[in-house]
Amino acid sequence: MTIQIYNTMTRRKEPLQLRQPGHVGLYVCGMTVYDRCHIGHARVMVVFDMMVRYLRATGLQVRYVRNFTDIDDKIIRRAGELAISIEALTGRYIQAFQQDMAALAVLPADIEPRATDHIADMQQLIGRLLANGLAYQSDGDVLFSVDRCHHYGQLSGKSLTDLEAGSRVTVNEHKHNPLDFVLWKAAKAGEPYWPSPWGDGRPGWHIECSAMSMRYLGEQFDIHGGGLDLVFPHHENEIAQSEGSVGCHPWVRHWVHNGFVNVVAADGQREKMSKSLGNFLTIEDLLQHYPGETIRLFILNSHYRSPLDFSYALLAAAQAAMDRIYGALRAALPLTGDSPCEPVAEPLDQSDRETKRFLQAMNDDFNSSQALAVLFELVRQLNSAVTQRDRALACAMTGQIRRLGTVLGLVNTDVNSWFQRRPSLAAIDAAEIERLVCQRNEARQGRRFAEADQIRQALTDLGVILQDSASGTSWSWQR
RNA sequence: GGCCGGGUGGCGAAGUGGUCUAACGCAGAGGUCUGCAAAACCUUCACUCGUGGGUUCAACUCCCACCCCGGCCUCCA
Repeated sequence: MTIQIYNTMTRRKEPLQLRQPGHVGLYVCGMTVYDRCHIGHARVMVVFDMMVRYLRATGLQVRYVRNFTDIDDKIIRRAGELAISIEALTGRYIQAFQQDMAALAVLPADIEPRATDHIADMQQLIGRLLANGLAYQSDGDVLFSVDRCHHYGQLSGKSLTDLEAGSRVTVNEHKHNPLDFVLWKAAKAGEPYWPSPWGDGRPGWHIECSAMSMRYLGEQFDIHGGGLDLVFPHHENEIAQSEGSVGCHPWVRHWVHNGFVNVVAADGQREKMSKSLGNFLTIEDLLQHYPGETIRLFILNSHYRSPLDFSYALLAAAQAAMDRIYGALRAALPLTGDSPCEPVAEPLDQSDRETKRFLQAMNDDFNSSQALAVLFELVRQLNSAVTQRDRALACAMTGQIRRLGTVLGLVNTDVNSWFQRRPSLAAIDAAEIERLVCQRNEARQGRRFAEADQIRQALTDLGVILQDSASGTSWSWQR
C-alpha cells in the first residue's frame, strides 16, 4: 500500500516518493521563539507529529528536523521591551514550547536546530548565491534577485508579473525588483550582529531554513512542511535560494501545508488566528481547561488541510469524545487487568479489518478523521465485549485501541488518572471520595437507599460523578 | 484588482461519478439494563449534500453561472 500525500507544488495527491527507500527526510518550519505558542502552532506541531508517528508505524525510518528561529526583528524588539537578553528571551520560550508540546504528546523532533547556531551555513549559501549571480549587495545588505529565478512563484501559483501588479510591497530604492528579499541584513546600532564577508549583520529570515534543512537532510530531501501561510513568501523564497545555491531541482519532493485555525468571534465572523491580529489563545490557556489529549483530538478530528474553527464548545465535545474512549477502557479494566497496553514495537500490518481500514485512511493523505472513526468503532466493540464479559475480545480490543491510538498520539494516559485528574478548585480529595464511596456502598448493601442517594448527591454537588457496576463503583470528576 | 481554498444533519466532521436513502464524534428522542441513577448497548435523528442550469444510463461527487464564507498577494504556523 502506498502512501498518497498532497503536494502543494502540484496541487494534487501524489504517491510518497522517497529518495532513499525506507528513509524519510522531513523538515518543518518551527517557531519564532518570542512568545507562547497558540493553537495555530499547536496544529502544525500535532499534525506533523501525527505524520511522523504514522510514517514510523508503517516501518519507515524518519529523520525529522524542526527548527527554532531565535533571531529576528520581533525577538530583538521583544527582548528590548522586557529589558532582557535575546538568549534569555529565546531560552524562556523554547522551554515553554517544550512544555506545551509535551502536554500535547508531540514528540521532540530528531534534530531541533537553532538559527543562531547555523550562521556559518547561511553565509556559505549566500556566498554561493553571489557567486552564481543570483544575489547582489546593496547598502550592506545582500539581496536575492527573483528575476534570476525561473521557477519563482511556482509553489504559490503566482507569476512575477501578477505579484508585481498586486504588490503591496513599497518600492525600495536599493532593490532591483520590489520582490527581492534580503539574505543578509546590515547591522543596525544596538542590534546583535555577526561578522561576514559583506560586513557585520544578521541573516534574513528565509535563509535559515534552507541552511538548516540542507545541513541535516542533504541538498535534496523528501518532505518540507509548515503552515499554509508560509507558502508565500517563505517557502517560495526558500526554494529560490536553495535551488539557486546548490543547483538542484527539485530541491524538495513534497510540499505539505496544514490549514489555519480560525477563531469565531462573538458576531459569528471567523478569521485566522494569528499573532498580528492579536486574536490568539495560547496552549497554556487551553490546558487550564482541558488535557492536552483533548486538544489533540480536536485537532486530529478534522483533516489537516481543512480550516479549523476554534471554540470552547468544540473543545468540550472533543472532551466528551475522549471520555468515551477512556470510559470503555475503564469499563474493561476488571476484565482485562491493569495494563494490556501493547507498545507499537512492530510495523502495523493489515492483519484485521479495523487496522486495514485505519491504514487505508492514513495512507490517503493522512486522513486522521477517518482513522479516528475506526478507533471509535473499536471502542463500541470493546464496550460490547465488556457487556458480554468476553475477556479475550476485551483484551484484544483494548490492545487495538491503545495501539492505533498511539499512532495518532492519543490514549497515552492511565485510565484512572484520566478521570481522576483533579480540578484545581476541588474541595475534596481522592481519599475522602473513596471513603464516602465505601460508606455509600455499605448503605446500598443494607438497602438504605435514601442514605446512599444522599451521599451520591453530596458528591455530585462537589463535582464527583459515581458509576456503579457489577465490579464496583468508579468515580470521576465532572467535566 | 490578481490568485487560491471552501459551502454536507441541531453542532463538529469524513466521503467526492453507482457500495451514499451519506462514516465517526457531540447533542436530542425511545428502549434494554439499574433499587434509582450513571455508563454501556440497541433503535432513532440529512429522501439530502449553498442556489440555478448542464453533461451522464447514473452526480453531493464532473462542467458552467450565481450567491455566501475564509485565506494569500506584507510579518505570521
